[in-house]
Amino acid sequence: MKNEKDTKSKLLASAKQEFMEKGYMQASLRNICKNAGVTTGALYFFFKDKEDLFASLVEEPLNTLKEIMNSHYTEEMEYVTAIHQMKNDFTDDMEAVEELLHYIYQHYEEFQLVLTKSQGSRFEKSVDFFVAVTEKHYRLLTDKISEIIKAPVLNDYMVHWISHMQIDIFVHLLTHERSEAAAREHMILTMNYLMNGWNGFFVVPDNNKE
Amino acid sequence: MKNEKDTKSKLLASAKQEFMEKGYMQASLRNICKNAGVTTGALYFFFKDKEDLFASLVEEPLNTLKEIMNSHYTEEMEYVTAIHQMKNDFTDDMEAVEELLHYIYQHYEEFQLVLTKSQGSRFEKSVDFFVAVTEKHYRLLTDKISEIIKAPVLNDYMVHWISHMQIDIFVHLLTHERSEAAAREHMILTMNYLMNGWNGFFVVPDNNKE
Amino acid sequence: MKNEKDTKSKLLASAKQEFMEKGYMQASLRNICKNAGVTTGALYFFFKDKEDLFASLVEEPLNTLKEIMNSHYTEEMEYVTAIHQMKNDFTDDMEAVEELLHYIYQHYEEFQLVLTKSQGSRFEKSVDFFVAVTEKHYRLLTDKISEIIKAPVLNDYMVHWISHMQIDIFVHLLTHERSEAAAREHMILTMNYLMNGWNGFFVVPDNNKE
Amino acid sequence: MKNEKDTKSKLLASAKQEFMEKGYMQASLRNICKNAGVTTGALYFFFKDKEDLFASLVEEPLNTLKEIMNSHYTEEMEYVTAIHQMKNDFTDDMEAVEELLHYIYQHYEEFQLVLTKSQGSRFEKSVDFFVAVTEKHYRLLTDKISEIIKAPVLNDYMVHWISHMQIDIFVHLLTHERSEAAAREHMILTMNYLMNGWNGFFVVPDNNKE
DNA sequence: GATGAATGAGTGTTCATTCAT
DNA sequence: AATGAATGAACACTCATTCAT
Repeated sequence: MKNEKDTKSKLLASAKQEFMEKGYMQASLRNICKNAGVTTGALYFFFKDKEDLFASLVEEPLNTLKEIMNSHYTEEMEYVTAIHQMKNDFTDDMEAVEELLHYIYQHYEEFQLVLTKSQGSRFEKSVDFFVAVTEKHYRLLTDKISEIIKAPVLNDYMVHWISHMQIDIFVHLLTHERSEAAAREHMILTMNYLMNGWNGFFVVPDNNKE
Repeated sequence: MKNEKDTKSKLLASAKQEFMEKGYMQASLRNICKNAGVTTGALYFFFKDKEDLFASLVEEPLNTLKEIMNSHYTEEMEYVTAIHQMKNDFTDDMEAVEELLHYIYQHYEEFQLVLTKSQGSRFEKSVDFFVAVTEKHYRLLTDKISEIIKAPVLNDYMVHWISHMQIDIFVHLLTHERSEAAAREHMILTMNYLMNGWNGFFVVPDNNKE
Repeated sequence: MKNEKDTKSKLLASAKQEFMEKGYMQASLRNICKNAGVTTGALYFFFKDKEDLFASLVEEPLNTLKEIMNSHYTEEMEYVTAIHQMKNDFTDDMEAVEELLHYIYQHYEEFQLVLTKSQGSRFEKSVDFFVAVTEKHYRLLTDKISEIIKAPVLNDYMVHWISHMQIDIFVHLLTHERSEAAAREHMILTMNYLMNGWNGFFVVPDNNKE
Repeated sequence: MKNEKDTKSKLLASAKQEFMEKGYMQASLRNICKNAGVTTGALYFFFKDKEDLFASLVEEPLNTLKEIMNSHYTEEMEYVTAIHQMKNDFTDDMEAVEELLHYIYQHYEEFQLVLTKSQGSRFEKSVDFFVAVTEKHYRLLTDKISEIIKAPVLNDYMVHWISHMQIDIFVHLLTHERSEAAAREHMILTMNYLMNGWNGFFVVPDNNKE
């Protein structure tokens, strides 16, 4: 009974290391088993195939993150719709972002796997998924705002790109900064930077011509 | 004689397609040859090995791009150093960026290969290379500007991230927009967006409080 | 369970045959597997690579032979040093040589492999190794004898050549005489022959001028 | 016309080097051509195939050596038959051997090729051939001598081994001593050594007890 | 005389996966 | 629950050789 968990978790640990080092495609099941001190057959007792092994590492945190993100976006849309007014207090936003960041950093390696080492598996489009979700949100949001301020909307590409950038910030931190505290500070600065860009699109048109 | 160019270019075309579809690592030389209607030996008459085949597709445009970028950065630094004043006319910048964009779009597929399909080859760090060059440039530039306006500099992470963003814009266009004309318009908007962020860091402190 | 030994020993038998026929370099693993009635993958379950397969056949007997030889030489040197006198009874020598011969003939094919079919593997210098060990021994021995009989020593080339010849006798038997009994008789004659040559060098100087 | 010879001799020189370094089997025609600065097609204009290329290097000296050896053996047999008496003057022998040695050293590399690097070609049995010729000679010679001195003959193995030894002396020199002068001195010593052994078999029974 | 192009079978090796025990 | 054995297709790459030009 203790062996059972042992073998499975030894395999998961070994797999995590191997996937981290070589990425999904280049990872060798042979190697994973060898480093776990276990035979190939054992692996196939616990996992259906290579992809299932990878999924066992990343699927749960990934789904949780999706939910966190969804609920955050839902909330924001409700807020904007309710007050029918543009936000100028971003405190809530920052809180939401920090919650995301915190969750990601609690599963640091898993998210690195899913976001940067999953090429070849069914998770290879995960970043695209998050971008797509974010894009849908921003599409709604900007339309709402445009309606409110009676100014032209961002075009589709810009909405997409801004969403991409938003997600990319997380990916970039994940690959460049191991400390959560440091990551949060970087995040604040980049968000600030992007806020300036964002605001520029809605209110600052005159700004340039000064 | 007519076969000469034929076979080699058939191989290059077939290789381009295969690398595009599967990426460097997963591409099969067998497959490339089969699709080119040629035996494996023929490939090895024209190319030293798999990497040489890939390099034959991307190396030249890549090097040219490096040169274009370098000369652009050199010019900009000379300008800023000379006038000892912050630029507020970005016309030259836009021209330079458009030159880059134009070159990239003339070798659309090659740059997609080198920037997004080169994992496993010696070109896998090409994006990082461009980011590093840009980062070095921005480091110098922001130091210069800080000195001029007597305001604090951007920290290292921000300089790195902005550089990353700058390069990522090109990579993103390359993977999302086939038309050069459309890409140019997207580019202008994104640059504008980032410019707002950038300016916010140097002069906007007062701006925000208006 | 019964298959376990079967496949591995079928592979070893098939490998022995193939290496015997074609030598290490020219031997084909595909062929070895085919003749063993097994797939290539099976071979790589039991052996790391081609060299490991070859080593599995020859390494152990080779090392044992090295030890036998070393202990024989050590003994002989101790004897000569102790009695400070030239041997004129070669009974012990013959016994030692016969022990060697016996061991070699118990692993007849393995030694043929290592001594005459190992070109291209890490065992290709095995003959040289035995010659070198023998040479070192004879160098010491002749120096000792020269000191005792106060006559000039053999020069380096002769010591090397005699050592080479000594080893070559075994190699020659191995490739020309399958029966151990016959080999022993040949060995006695050749040793006798060489003894005459050897003695000629130490005591017979006057002999020639008669 | 000068190019003609040029190309062919460049190829031969390059081939000699390659065969020397890697042996017949492992030598690469590709490589030979590349080092000669010539294409593969050119090689096949001058030489039928790999073996023909090798033969072009070694066949002539090899045949000449066979003739020299034959005529030497024929002479010796005629002498022994004529005088019906055992030789005790080996001056002629030494002269013959030195002639052989001289010829070999004038074609040093070619004989190294044929005697030690020809495995895989039709010349791989050249050493065996020389041994066989020598063996046949010694068989006749010892029979003759036995008849004269009325003592028992050497057995077949010994005749073979002595012949092998005789030839091996040349092969050994060829691989261990580049200078002809030095080789000759070594040769004299080794011949002396073997002579003692040889004489021991016919007349020395008494000799030892003097 | 010699080139440049091409063949096609061959090499050792690795892979994810399966399955009887 | 896990092992040890085995599969068979795939991999990048090398080879001696051929031949139209």
